[in-house]
Amino acid sequence: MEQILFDFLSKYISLSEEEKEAIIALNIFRHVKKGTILLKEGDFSNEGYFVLKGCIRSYYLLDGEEKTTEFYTEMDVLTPNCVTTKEPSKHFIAATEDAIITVSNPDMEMEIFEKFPKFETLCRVLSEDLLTKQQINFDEYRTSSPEERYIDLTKKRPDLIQRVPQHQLASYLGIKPQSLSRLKARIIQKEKK
Amino acid sequence: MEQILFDFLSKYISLSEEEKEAIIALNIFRHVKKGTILLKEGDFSNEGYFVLKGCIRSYYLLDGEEKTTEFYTEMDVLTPNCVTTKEPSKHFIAATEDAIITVSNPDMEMEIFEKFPKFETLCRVLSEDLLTKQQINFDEYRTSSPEERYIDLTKKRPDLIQRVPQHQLASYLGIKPQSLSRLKARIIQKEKK
DNA sequence: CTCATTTGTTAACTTAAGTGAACGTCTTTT
DNA sequence: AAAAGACGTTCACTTAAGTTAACAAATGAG
Repeated sequence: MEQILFDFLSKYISLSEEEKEAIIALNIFRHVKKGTILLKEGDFSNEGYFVLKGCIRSYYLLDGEEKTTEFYTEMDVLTPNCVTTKEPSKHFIAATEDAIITVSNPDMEMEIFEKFPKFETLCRVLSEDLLTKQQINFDEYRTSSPEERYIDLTKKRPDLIQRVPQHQLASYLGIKPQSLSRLKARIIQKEKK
Repeated sequence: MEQILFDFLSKYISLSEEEKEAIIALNIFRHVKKGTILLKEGDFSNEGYFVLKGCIRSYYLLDGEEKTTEFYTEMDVLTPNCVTTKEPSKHFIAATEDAIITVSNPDMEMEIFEKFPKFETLCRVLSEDLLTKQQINFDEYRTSSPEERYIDLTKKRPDLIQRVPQHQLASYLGIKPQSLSRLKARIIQKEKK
């Protein structure tokens, strides 16, 4: 289980045995059941997550409707906005599947940064990387239609379309479930021609 | 001029005179004329920018159409995606107004990080902050209509609506210039009632 | 100063997403 | 096993953005 985390970290820095043990000593691994809510609107939290297995979803509740903004799956990092803003959370985070995750917080980071300064470099680089990925994602969202976004998703994250309920997928694409059904029918029609 | 930069940095860390001088010694300040293109599609670049004065725009060219994704104004930081991805740029960056900016690159960062390690902490925190802001921005974009986004903009960045050409603003809101005109007319109608 | 270009607006028509309802399927509850 | 609820799809109708075109105003170049 730890190996998944170390594989991920090795993309950024190489770790000594001592460092790996320091990470394991933090005791950050958790199993969460499908449906578990990790963060509610209004909560103060300083927990960050890393998904080893399963799927975690972030969503807003607006006028009684869920608006899904992201699905986090294997090897994804998730720091809820409220951790950085230090304000009550505006969104929810919940497991859409049974999952294995790590849970960390800024205090633990501080502790590790002091012992092993290169972890701060890791976090800086990781954060810059995430910012760029997020930027590219946003740009793609802006410059494409729901239909294009759906087709894109079938290419980039085909697993998501299978493992996630369609109404959550629709709201992730920025449309209603009915529109997603229609859009899929339209694509099939086009393929037939 | 330097003072604007130091005011910005002081939100994150306090700087000694020595550190301030080290920054000034880097000679990073640049004046750019309206219309100057700082980055073209296909370019490799490792320059990051900080806007002291004026307005810088990031856009894509798709089917001969400009799709504006962001306006960077006073106190905004901009690291083009290609700096992180190390791939040719997919977008353009240009000055929509005469501007004063700083220009930096990863080598300069490295140099500063080695002399003053707390700059790396600054960059980590700044990057985490930017990621969260970007996240919130994206979430707001996803969960609102063009009309809501326009009204939001009048509240959060009223200057933009004045200082930026309407067709660039339209594409920033994800619509065509004609739709922006119509939308504005619609809002005025609603206000009359 | 004048002509050409860019920019912003308005209008008529097209296209695609939103809405509300109906229906079948599947899951959960009792 | 039966009832209730959640889910996904289809349909008819509404709404808002896209498209094409026309035109006026502002900007720029010669």
